[in-house]
Amino acid sequence: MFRSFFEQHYSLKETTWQQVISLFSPATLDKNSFFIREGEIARTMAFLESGIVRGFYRKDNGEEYNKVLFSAPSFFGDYASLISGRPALFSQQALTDARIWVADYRQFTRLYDTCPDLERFSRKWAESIFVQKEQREIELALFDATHRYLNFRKAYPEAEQQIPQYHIASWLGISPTQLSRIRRKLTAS
Amino acid sequence: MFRSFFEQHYSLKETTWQQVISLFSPATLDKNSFFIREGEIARTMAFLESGIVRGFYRKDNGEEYNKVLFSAPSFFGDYASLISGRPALFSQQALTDARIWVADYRQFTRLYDTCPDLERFSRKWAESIFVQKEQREIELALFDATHRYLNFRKAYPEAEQQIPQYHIASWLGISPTQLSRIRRKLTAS
DNA sequence: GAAACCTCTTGACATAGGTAAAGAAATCAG
DNA sequence: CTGATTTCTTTACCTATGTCAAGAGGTTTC
Repeated sequence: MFRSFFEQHYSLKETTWQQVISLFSPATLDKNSFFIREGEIARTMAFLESGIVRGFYRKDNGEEYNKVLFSAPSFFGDYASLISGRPALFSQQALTDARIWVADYRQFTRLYDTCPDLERFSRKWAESIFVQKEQREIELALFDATHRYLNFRKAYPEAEQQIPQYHIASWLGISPTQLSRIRRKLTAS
Repeated sequence: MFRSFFEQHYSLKETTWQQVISLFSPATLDKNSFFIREGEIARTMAFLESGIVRGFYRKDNGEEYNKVLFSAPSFFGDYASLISGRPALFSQQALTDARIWVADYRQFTRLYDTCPDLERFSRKWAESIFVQKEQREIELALFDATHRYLNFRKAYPEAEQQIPQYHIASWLGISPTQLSRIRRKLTAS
């Protein structure tokens, strides 16, 4: 199962793992269905076993910005809402049919008191998603859209075939028009 | 001292706090001096008691991008390098004379084994800096430069007087020229 | 106080990227 | 298979912002 992925930053004791895994139950997310909608308070964390999920923000004018793409295998969920207990600023939606594992976040955090290794795990986990965010920040700040698109193709080689280009464009922070222009230039050369 | 700031996310036991505080020693950072330089491996974390520190990245062409501004009171240090043990991608430099408190990060993390409350503290801390990063990400993605500048003035009301505009422009992700144009438009209206 | 330096503003010009609209191509539903 | 829908490309035009260079104020230094 997803144990090796789960423990990539820190290995849990067997007894802790058993308790953790018992919190997760399998589920499916049909294409276009939502895992969480903006305004809801996140209660569950999830593991994406197959498929692609986007996290997006809807601007005042109705336009959407794809803040994050999750491509299996990956954890997902609105961490900010889980952590803070405040309503989600983002929605998360499946872009393909997806198989997932879902767990209640409160039940998970309740284990911290009896399983210090799980708290350590979560510290390392939080540290690592912070570092990831920092890397995305650098990308957006320092590279132009062409460069980001090439990076995207390396990072998500399969995703490009599976989701519409306008979602990719949105994640890159550009319009579909501009992505099309970039693609034309790249194939021309 | 900085206890109330330190404990804003989670309160430590008295004995833990005593051990933590004993790791910190006072120091000063003169204007323009570096706390850490790109390429070094970060060993220390710090608390900024007064002054302003920037974290910046130097591009291939020598240009600099101010990734983060720390304005007292604030913790700072290259978390990514501390966490990963890898060389820093960024430098951190005082933009004004600064008073700081410095602690060895390894000594700090060594306390986790005997002080589970400190590990919890650090989990919450890591979670909160993740959420902060997410907010900065939203700002850069969704707001235009004028809007970001206005937010900056709210968030760092004193900083604007103390540091050159080109540092602010860099943090906003625009050129000094463009910031100047934005300022002109704002005063005109 | 003059020279040197630093910072900010301004103007001229170039470019990446936005918007809107139309048509082409691909995909889906019956 | 056919019509409807979705997605992608292209064109035309516009705007925010970049680069470069010049100049105006300030500050610092000797």
